[in-house]
Amino acid sequence: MRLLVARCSATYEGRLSSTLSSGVRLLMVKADGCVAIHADIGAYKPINWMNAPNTLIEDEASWVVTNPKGERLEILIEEVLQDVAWELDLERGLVLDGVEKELQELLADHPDHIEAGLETVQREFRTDLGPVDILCRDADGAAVAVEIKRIGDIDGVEQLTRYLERMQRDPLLTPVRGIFAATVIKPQARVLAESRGIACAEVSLARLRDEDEIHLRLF
Amino acid sequence: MRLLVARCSATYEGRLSSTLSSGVRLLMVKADGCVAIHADIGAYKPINWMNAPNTLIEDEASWVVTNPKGERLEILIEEVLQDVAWELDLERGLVLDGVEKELQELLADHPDHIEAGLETVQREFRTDLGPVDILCRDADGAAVAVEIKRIGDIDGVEQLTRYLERMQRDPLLTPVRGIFAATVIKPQARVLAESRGIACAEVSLARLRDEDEIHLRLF
DNA sequence: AGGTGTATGTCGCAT
DNA sequence: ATGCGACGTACACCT
Repeated sequence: MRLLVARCSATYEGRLSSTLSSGVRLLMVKADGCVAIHADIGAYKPINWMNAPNTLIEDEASWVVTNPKGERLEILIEEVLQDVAWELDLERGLVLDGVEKELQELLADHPDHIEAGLETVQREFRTDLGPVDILCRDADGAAVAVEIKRIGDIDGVEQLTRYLERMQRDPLLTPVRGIFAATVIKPQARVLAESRGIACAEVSLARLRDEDEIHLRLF
Repeated sequence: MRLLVARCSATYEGRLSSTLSSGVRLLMVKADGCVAIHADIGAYKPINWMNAPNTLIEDEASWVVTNPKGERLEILIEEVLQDVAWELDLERGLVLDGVEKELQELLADHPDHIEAGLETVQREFRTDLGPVDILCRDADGAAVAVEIKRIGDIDGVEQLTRYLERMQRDPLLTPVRGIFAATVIKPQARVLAESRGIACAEVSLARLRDEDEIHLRLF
């Protein structure tokens, strides 16, 4: 990784256009060739950047970065304060835990948290338009498609609507109804879901985890 | 901005949990206190990070970053290869051009670029499901909902469809039709829009800018 | 402070 | 490659 601290300005032409006025900034070039211009503010997002794959042509006082999509970042370097390079690890080496996948696993094992009497038939049930998170049967034996989100917003309702539309055509499933399950359901998503006859279930991740632990201890 | 190149490992507990195995990485601390751990790969996104506001407690061999939301990042530092600090600019100094907001402003002022005879009633017209970009009346006085995107793809058509569904229920608006306006409209989006009776309008940002400049000069 | 929509989103996985 | 869905999305803007 190359770390260049320099007074510079820049222009970007690509998905949009931008111009960056002169200032002291950090230019970061990673091993894969991606380039980022950082100010001393703004979370981890750079002011300007070009992701790999790209080509960096370096001149005395200017860098021109182009990529196959036709985007172009030009950096004018006025004064170099530091220019160092280090060999860093190329692996991310990161292990994640507790995202939507976990919620889906917990709810598949404890579908009663979604609705009393519900039983899991299959996770990731395939439709032409993509996988339904959980296919269930309710207390009456009718099919129920469950879409799960950490945060339930409108996109998730649209997704479930598409799946339901598709599943209704399958004589083995129809009539199938939908339940939208999330730890939090946003008001607009609730309005849309209910206008389409889709039920909403807010579930507690903490309660699910507790119950799962108890369950594991018993069996 | 502090730039520390070090062999380190890390754990994060917050919105999820993650563990990062030992490796040589860049630790970046910006003036606002945010912390990022970068590997030599992966666009501009760090492996781990903590955005401001947060608190960094620095020990001999470990950094503990916590924030008011209860998130916690702990970094164990095994070997320091470089530790420098620079005063960078705090301003972004960036001017953007050609984002959706500009397009919306231009089209609201020149709705005839969307369709001849169209007149703007209101920008960001509120519905229960979110704001319609521009509400217009056409040459016959009928309501027209205009959804604007830089790049017109399927999501935008879905969005406009939802708004229209909602607006039809309002006796003051119905019958309302939709127009999907973008600088580029993808083929799939066009097919979907037209199958739903939504018209498509490809507009030229350059032409809009020119016209706007002429307009400003005249008035 | 909380909700909503945009993003040069990025990233991973499937087709 | 391209499409699709998740993301510790971040971020600006509005109530």
